[in-house]
Amino acid sequence: MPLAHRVPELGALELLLAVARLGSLGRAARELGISQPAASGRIRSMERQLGVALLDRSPRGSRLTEAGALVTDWARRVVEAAEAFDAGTQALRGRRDSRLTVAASMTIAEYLLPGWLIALRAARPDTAVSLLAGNSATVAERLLSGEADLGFVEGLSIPEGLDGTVIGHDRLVVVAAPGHPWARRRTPLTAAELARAPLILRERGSGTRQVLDSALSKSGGLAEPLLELASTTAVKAAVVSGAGPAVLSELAVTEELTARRLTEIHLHGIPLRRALRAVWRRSQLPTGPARDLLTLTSQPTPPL
Amino acid sequence: MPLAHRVPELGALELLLAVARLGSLGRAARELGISQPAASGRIRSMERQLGVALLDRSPRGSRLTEAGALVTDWARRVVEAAEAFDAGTQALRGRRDSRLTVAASMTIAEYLLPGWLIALRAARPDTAVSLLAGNSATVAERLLSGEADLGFVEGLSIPEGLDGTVIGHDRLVVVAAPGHPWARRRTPLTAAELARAPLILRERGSGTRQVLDSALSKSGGLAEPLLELASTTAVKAAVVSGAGPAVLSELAVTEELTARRLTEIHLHGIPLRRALRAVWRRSQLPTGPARDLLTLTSQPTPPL
DNA sequence: GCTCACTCATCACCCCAGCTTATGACCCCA
DNA sequence: TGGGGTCATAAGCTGGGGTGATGAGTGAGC
Repeated sequence: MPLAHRVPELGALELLLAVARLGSLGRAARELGISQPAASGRIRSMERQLGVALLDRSPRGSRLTEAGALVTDWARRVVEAAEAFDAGTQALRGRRDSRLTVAASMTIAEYLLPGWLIALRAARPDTAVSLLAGNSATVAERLLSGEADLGFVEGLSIPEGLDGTVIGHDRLVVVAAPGHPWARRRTPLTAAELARAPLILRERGSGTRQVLDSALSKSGGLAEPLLELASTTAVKAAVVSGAGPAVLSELAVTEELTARRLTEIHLHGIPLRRALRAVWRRSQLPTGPARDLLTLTSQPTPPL
Repeated sequence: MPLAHRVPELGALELLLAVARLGSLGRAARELGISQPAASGRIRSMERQLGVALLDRSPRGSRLTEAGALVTDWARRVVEAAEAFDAGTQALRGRRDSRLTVAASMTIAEYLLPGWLIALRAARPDTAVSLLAGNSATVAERLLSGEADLGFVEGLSIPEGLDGTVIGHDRLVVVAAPGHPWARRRTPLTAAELARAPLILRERGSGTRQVLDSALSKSGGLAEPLLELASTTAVKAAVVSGAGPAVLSELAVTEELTARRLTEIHLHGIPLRRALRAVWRRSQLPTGPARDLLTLTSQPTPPL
């Protein structure tokens, strides 16, 4: 039952990627700072565990088999998720010597920031980042008090006392379990229909709920919620299990949508978009590391 | 340097998710089939490793701290990637007793199939699936020879001798490194410009390249490639490192786009879309497990 | 043809992370 | 005031993964 018994440890996956990249067990071993026999043995036991031959070994090096290439691609995704985990937790640890302190809303901290931190590390390896996560209000506080150098928020407006720039957009999408009646509709949902429907929602005060509230105010406002849950994760789980539909950030549900655990319900007339903004203290344009991160995140984005 | 030393092992992450879900170390331990002290110790050493307190322990159970909730969300993504890895490799192992054999093109096998297999496992836990990966031609062969029960291909048409249905679409996108001149354009690229530009491409014969070729045939055809590489991964790596622009499946680059390692270059006039199709032997509509998987994958998709 | 430089595999040995069981402290409720 | 639940600590075992030394295969170069 436990996954860990059927999936090789991260170290083994990392080793596999190194072998694929470098073309030799020995070189991969050297790169990871272990001995060649250790590498050889680990790959071998991984092959036994998976029941799949991964490498074609020859006296001139090792190449991936066809199956091995596929396995390596899947392994890469695990390792990339682990890199994001690493970047995130490292920032969360909040070392005092960090050169840049970032305050971010939950959604951004959860889904976007780790990737940015990885990119930043690649561009500026010497920048240690601290992360403070909270809602828009606490992000503003942290910036105004000087605790944070740069903030990221999603929402309709820039908090008082701050300047900022739009770095992207976040679409809210209506989702339901594939078995839900809405999943079989051939016509888009109207605002009125959405307003009438009991939804699974985050508790009052969450950013997502505010946007939804204001977008539906002209259509009669939100109906009484079906369920009020404390976290995005809990909402997703409830929707997947068929409890009812919900409105969630696109960022939170892309995976569930591609895997068909959830179905997007198309919506007519109401654009549920909100801007993602980088923010800072009024008239104190970010400099140094903060500026590096800002330029990194404000690449032109799809003008959808 | 090696990632594995800074990221807890999969077993520990899995345990953390179980604790978050069940609200108690002991119950999580029971679910994973280990003793309560083992769970306690593992979480504790994970907290030491990360330098972050994850749990509020009380005599009535354990709840996540704020930081712990964020860490758990990141951990969940690692575990989900590991689940996809597991589902994929398990199908690749190709057990003889499998009730369903699927043949899929590389792109689909790599990015979509693992998720579908997870969903299928949830719906029909007793269905063991075998996977044969190849290009469109080999998928067709496997179906016609009876080796495979159901196939998935991306491309412009249905291979000879097969029936099929469109289950989704795959957009090809032009991508470049954030530092590339194209990344700073304010106007969309034209077909003629794209045709003139030397690109990093997969070798001749790949599905992506065919679609691109045919879409640009009216604009003068593809320019001489800058580089020809054997795998999507290699192309991505070359683009990220700044070697030049490329055209790749949206599926292959979403992560790089959200993390801003790559920038999408908007394109004017040419819709580089291709259908994703489920296919089977002519007039032999899928039944049994094949039908289960088919209904799962053919949920209505965004009519973009 | 020999040597060198590279590949990978095998063997013997060692160590510690993570497991177990047994126990104890704390809290709350019937 | 027991009995259910929580978590922590302690002592002891085990095995996976590590090292280092060695050997066997292959190809390039003199």
